[in-house]
Amino acid sequence: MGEERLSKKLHASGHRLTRQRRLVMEVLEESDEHLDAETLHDRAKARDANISLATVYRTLALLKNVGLVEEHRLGEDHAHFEAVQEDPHYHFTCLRCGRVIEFDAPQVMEVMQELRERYGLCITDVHLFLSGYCARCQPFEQGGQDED
Amino acid sequence: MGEERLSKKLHASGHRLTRQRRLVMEVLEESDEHLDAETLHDRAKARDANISLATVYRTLALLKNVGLVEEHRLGEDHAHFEAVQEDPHYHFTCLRCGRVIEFDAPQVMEVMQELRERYGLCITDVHLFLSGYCARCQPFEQGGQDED
DNA sequence: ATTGAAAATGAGAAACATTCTCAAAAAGGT
DNA sequence: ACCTTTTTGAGAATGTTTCTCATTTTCAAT
Repeated sequence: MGEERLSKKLHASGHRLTRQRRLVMEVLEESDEHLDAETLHDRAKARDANISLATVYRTLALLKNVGLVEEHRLGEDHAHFEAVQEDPHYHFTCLRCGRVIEFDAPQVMEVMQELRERYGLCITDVHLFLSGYCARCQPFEQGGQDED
Repeated sequence: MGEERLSKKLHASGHRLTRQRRLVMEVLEESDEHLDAETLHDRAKARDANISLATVYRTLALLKNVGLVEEHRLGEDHAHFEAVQEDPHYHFTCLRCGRVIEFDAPQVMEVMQELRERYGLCITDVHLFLSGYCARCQPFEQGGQDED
């Protein structure tokens, strides 16, 4: 799938295509969840037992720089990563069950346009992040039920 | 100012009003910047040399829980804190000079309403965070100029 | 005001995520 | 295949935030 795009982007930015970088990108693309570095490392180790956590972090930073990966802070103390999608989208996290809902919101584009006009900004990154309780978790609002 | 509100909120949630909690709240209210825990600790120490960093963190967590303080991730590896304001607002950070611009965006309310209707969510928190380059920093886009 | 139980604090240790260091290994142009 | 440069692995180091626990403080009831 993105094999070629990866190779292209890396070479264009003067970086080499390594087994580890291919692997990190693959794991990210195969998962539609938002993985944290450690989970990603675990999954990568299943296919390359020697890949190190440092390499995972380095690769994620690189892939982010070349625009193939996005980093999100979903209310936890660590980052989550996701292969860049076709169209922009934003996130809601349920504080109780941890479910993440992705959604689009064209209004955000308006907001960006207004900011550009009003402050002369050049915007490179947008994060809209909401949290609260999903429909299933509202009757309770706290306690110990986990994901699906 | 918020002395009474602090006392009220704390007692209502079964917590005590201590010298340290008053101090943390004061420092936050006197600053319109978004302080990180260490800066806040430094400023608090100027008035109570013994206040510990652990207490600052504990107090910030508590004040956040009772709705007096907001925590933001402004693209750095540590959190920033702010006394809750009258009306909601969002943030832009300049990646070069670090300037933070606050702005309102009524469109966000629309988005929330749509999400509530569509997914039955109960939303307790909203963060809209943009980054890029402010007007002053656009001619350069990288290098070493600092704040104002 | 005094007391006593429960909550909060200070100091440093611990936990956690992330970055750094550097010798050894791998990539890619020639 | 070779050589130069980049990348990697492993663990040490860093930075932020939380935990531990003995001591102190708060506050409701005396």
